[in-house]
Amino acid sequence: MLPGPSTQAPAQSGPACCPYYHRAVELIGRRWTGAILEILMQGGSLRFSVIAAAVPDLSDRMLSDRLKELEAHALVERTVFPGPPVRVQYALTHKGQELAPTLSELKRWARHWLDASA
Amino acid sequence: MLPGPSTQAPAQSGPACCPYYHRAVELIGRRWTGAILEILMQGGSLRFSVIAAAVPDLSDRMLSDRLKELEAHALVERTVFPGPPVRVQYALTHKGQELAPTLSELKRWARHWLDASA
DNA sequence: GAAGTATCCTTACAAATCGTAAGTTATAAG
DNA sequence: CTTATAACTTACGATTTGTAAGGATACTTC
Repeated sequence: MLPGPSTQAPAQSGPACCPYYHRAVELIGRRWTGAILEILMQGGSLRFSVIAAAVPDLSDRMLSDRLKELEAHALVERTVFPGPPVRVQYALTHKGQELAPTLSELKRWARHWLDASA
Repeated sequence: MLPGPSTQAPAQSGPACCPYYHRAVELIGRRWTGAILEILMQGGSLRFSVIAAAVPDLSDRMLSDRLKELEAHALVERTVFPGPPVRVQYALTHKGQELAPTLSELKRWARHWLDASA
């Protein structure tokens, strides 16, 4: 018998993927979404242009798309102040704020492990 | 004076985005990567086909790409057992395992807030 | 000894997503 | 009447992803 893993088919029902977790990671993992959430965690209620300025290389189009998604999933609340120029503020809902520990943990990991590496 | 946010340009230097965190969320937020990491957190050392079976709708091509990325970033270690059929095992490195608290927090959030919603 | 099987990838091409740059709206100031 | 502003849209090319098929290899079955 050679060393190494079994050559048999894996026992029926190995590890499985939690569907709630999977939906979550695909939602907040979309491009730019993580950064936008981080910014909103810091200031209470921020204007479109403030968020755009806080995230380098984030275009208007992407910011607009991502905020729409976050609003659709009830992570962010949108308030319009009529203008013109119209001003719009975005703030995290309770649901959104509850992501703080996750973001915090990830930030800790990132600072430790991504510090001097590519 | 009308109610609402300032009409002035935002004070210079509002909130800012942590570059380490940003790199981290864009890395583990790539499509399927979060799910693959979750599976690897469960079993110690898993074969390609076992991971593929654990994540619904994940194709060979994507799994191959993502594992290559994770290996390049030193989150995952790859071991080949010559065949044929050749067998390959993937396991988290220490750096990868240190993501456990983050994933755990996110999973908690997901189960609480994504339970009965779309 | 020809054919089938198992495993881990590749390749090719269509579809979806993203990046970049320019355009839109509406009013008040000058 | 022209300009300025904030928050979006739109258009289009570039990148990423989904889908399906193919490939390499040697052991096992017929």
